[in-house]
Amino acid sequence: MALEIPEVVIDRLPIYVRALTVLERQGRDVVNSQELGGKLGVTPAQIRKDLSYFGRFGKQGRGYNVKRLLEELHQILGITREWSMVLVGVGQLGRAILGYGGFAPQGFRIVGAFDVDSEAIGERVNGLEVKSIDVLPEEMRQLHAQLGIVAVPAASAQQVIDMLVASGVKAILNYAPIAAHVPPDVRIKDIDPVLALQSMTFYIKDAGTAP
Amino acid sequence: MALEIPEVVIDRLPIYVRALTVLERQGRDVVNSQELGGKLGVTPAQIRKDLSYFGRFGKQGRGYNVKRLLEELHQILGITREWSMVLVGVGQLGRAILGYGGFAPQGFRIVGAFDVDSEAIGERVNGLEVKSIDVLPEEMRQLHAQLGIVAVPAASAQQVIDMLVASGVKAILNYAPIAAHVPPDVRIKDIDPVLALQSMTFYIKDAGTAP
DNA sequence: GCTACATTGTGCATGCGTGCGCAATCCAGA
DNA sequence: TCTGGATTGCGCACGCATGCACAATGTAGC
Repeated sequence: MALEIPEVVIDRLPIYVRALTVLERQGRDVVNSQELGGKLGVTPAQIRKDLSYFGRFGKQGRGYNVKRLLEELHQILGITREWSMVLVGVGQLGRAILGYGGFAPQGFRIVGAFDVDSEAIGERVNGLEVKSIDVLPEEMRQLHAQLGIVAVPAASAQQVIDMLVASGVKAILNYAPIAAHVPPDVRIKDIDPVLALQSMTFYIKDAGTAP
Repeated sequence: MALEIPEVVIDRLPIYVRALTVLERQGRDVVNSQELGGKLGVTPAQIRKDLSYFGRFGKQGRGYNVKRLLEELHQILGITREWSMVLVGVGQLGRAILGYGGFAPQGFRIVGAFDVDSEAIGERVNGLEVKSIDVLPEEMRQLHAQLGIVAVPAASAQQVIDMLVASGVKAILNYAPIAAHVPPDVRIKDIDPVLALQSMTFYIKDAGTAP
């Protein structure tokens, strides 16, 4: 009954989590939608509406209990548990991803790393042995990773994504600069800083020329 | 007169550019909205509507001239010229950004790197000398960078962003996990893989448990 | 040069997300 | 226990993005 929740709403929940985590760490017990909205650049009404899709977590006249709301959002997003991820592509970008310290504290763990390059295969990066892409399917049976990270060149990205999907991965974080095709039951999100830059230059392209 | 163009439209233009660039490299002369849409997961009508905000670039009965449309989009987005960027934060992430080969081919050049850490200051990374954040304002007068990249810890990100804005930067690519505040004439885009992961787990959190 | 066909450009309707406004409700203090 | 003040939850209306459908128009082939 509750699965007509707009995707934009789901995309906002993690930023609520992020802000609430800071508040919790600061020892704050309660926060209202106005203050939270101010921090995030979101209207208070938006926040209340978003949360109302999932239940009634606030108290009139007071606001939201930080700890309680945080727990609810963790539950909703499915981030109470740990998630296992496999990385494909251990080039410069892939190594940076393996070294990135931001995943683990949020419960996302990279449990496998794969590449085609025979130079990289066998190497240990961040305590993880890089394996051949050829053994991905069989390795996946042991690893049970639900998430995949793609950090290969554009030319081979779709092929790699197909392999991940065939191996049972249900969500993909794609760093390759392509618009990939996946089955409807598989989620994919793209990370492409160049696209972000190119859309921003539109707005600033004729600033600074005139005095 | 034409500045009521929805931001979503602007955000789509770079992916059109990306797809058209591939087609051009393949030697394709003409493409129609249906084929382009198929590649990108966008409806043909959407593409035609988006482009119609800026002019009439197609030919009925034929489609769009790849080279011509690509040039038009470059013009529209302001990516005919080179853009200079400064990076703040030369930690693990910052070094990866400096080493990333995807910016230069698209005309985005990092011309300055700054940090607070005295260990990093003076070091050369990718042919660029890391300077103290303290000299950012004066260095900026020489560099004339219009774009800033923020790769510092969350705790100092807002402060760094304020400095960049004060130094004349008009657009910021923010890798720090915060919702930053900037003046209305400054653009900012966030890159946060954790947010992407957390929104995807919502959809897959109870898949795979049932047989 | 004419005809048949394909594809664009766009007015219009649909649907969806956003934000307003208020009633419901909870807390704090006396 | 009662009253004043504050904030949530939500119905509703507005506005905007999306996609349809068709007229306009260009192309290719004969």
